[in-house]
Amino acid sequence: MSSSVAKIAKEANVSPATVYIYYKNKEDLLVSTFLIIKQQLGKAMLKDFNESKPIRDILHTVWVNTFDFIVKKQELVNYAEQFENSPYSDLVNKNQTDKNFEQILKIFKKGIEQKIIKDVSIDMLEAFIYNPIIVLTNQRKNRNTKLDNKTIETAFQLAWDAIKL
Amino acid sequence: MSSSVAKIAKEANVSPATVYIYYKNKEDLLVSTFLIIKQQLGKAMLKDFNESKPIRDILHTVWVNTFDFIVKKQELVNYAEQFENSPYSDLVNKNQTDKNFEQILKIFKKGIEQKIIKDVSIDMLEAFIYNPIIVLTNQRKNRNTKLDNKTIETAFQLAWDAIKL
Amino acid sequence: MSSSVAKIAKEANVSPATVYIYYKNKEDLLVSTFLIIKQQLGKAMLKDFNESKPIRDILHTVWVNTFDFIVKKQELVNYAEQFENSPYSDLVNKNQTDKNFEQILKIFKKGIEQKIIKDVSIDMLEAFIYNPIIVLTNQRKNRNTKLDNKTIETAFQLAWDAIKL
Amino acid sequence: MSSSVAKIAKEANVSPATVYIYYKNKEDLLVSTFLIIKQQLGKAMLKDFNESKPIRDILHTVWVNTFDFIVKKQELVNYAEQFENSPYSDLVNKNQTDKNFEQILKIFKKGIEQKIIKDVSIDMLEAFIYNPIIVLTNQRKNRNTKLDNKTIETAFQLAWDAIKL
DNA sequence: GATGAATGAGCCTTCATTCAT
DNA sequence: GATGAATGAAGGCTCATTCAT
Repeated sequence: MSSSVAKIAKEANVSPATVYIYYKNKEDLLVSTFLIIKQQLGKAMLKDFNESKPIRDILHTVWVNTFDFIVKKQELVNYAEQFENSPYSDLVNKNQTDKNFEQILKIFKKGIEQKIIKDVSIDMLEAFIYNPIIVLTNQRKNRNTKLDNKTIETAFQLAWDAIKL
Repeated sequence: MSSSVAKIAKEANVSPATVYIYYKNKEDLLVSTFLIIKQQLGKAMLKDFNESKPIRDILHTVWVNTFDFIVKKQELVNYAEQFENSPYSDLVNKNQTDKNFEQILKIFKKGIEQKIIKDVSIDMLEAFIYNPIIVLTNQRKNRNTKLDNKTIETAFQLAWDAIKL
Repeated sequence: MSSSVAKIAKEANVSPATVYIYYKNKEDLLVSTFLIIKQQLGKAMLKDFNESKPIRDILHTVWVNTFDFIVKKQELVNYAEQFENSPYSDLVNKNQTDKNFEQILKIFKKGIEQKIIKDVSIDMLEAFIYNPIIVLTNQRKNRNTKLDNKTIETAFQLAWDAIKL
Repeated sequence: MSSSVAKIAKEANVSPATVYIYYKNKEDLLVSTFLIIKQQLGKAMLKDFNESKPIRDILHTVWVNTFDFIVKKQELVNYAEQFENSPYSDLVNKNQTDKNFEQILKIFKKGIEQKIIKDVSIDMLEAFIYNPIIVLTNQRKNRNTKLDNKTIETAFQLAWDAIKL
């Protein structure tokens, strides 16, 4: 976002002009990269996905997968977060990214139907499930809490307590 | 962040050069502004603060105050959020802003001692208390959930369920 | 047109950035300059203008004035001609420049009414009166014919023979 | 001139690199193209050329041929004109193009000898014979006068009146 | 204090040209 | 011959910052 095309190109060991062979302009570069990261995240979250398990277990697996992805691919996630907080994010149709998380949405809806999860909007569930992960893994916002397994489990406990009926 | 000094100066009806009489450079201007907003937020959160009330009630009051401030001063909060997600935020010592929220921190600690709140790090409590507010009020991240009183109360219920023992 | 803003700025002994204080963009710079030149030309052509003289004499005076201006201000005229042959000229409303030559147009119309000048379109009159001057003074198109007084008088003779009835 | 090599290559359905097999560089490409157009024009002007006819008739035929060519091959003529008004034209030796019009030059000289045409320089004759055609057919300089047969005949009348003795 | 004017540095982008295949 | 991929150089433009007044 704030990085210049020249810097991005340098990091990739190519000339700035080369970037414009593969992307129409800076906007295109940033958006395309963001979409790919979101896709990767969606895929990673669904690792060991087993719809037949109890909802709490499914969400727990997704939770752990998400932490895993974010820790291993911190740079990508940092980028995605910055992108979402920049004006460029207006260029992305939310549907484009939502489709990567459809299956997880379904679980939420099922949980609500079965009176396991509170009957609140998806946005709100996200605010208490997905977003705390982002915050806890964000090096700018969290400088003290170490991300060991125990912490991750504790965090899941809070998240689950928040949304469970 | 992305706004130019010229535009900022114009909005204040002064010459760009004048800005440099009051601030050392753009960085200084941005940081100072951020600190002031954080201070205002801290003050607003403490409206009707009454340490003698039950912890849940105190946090509820803080919660409502926070929503109130964010809705009424959206521009300021937008700025603060953008700032925190920009490289400029590295220039701010976290202690500088934390002092605006000391009293609230104390409540958390008291709640933990009294076994009312889960014994987790402050960062984690923040991730489930403060951050959901930010997300729900963020127009980019939340486009569907309306912020009426009922929603705010529901959200508090989730937050409280997350952190309470 | 083909000259870069940097080169233009250098010729004026200023930084390229300075240009943008006075002109909105390159387009604005080029168009504004062109309009000023056209205005100067229009004014120069009307020197010693005396509507009461015979039409041939009036046009002769205009003719000489025009040659004079073009020879003395060759650079400006070169610029104007290049401008008119560039895509930038589409940005200029023809009415904007025509008003500089209104009085001369009137003479043409009067000449036609009085059956002194052939009854043809203004465009065609221009093609035989104004344009030959441009061609003869253009260093690229005319390398052999010297522009002494005798030549100028001869050229006027041809021009007049072309348009007179 | 302002078109990029990439675009020119695309229009010819070849790779930009291929252009450099046939032409040394862009300059070479532009100049070569210009010379070919001038050659075509020269050839077209001489259609039905019959040296034994009266001079006025010969020039009339040339005149009509020229209009014909310009109208039918507007794109080529536009290109040639743009080229002649660009710095690239300095790279063309005038003799290179003049040879395409030698026979017409001869007619002029003969007309002068026979005291049918005014004894003025070839440049000046061109300024009143060839150039008005260019101006009248130029869409930027002439927006009102329609180029029907009658107009073309009228224009020839002016041109002939200009140069005839 | 305040500011109008000026600018060096940097940004996004295009383009003529090269070269390995 | 032909080309896809790559790039150095340059172009138009913006901006944080300075400084004489």
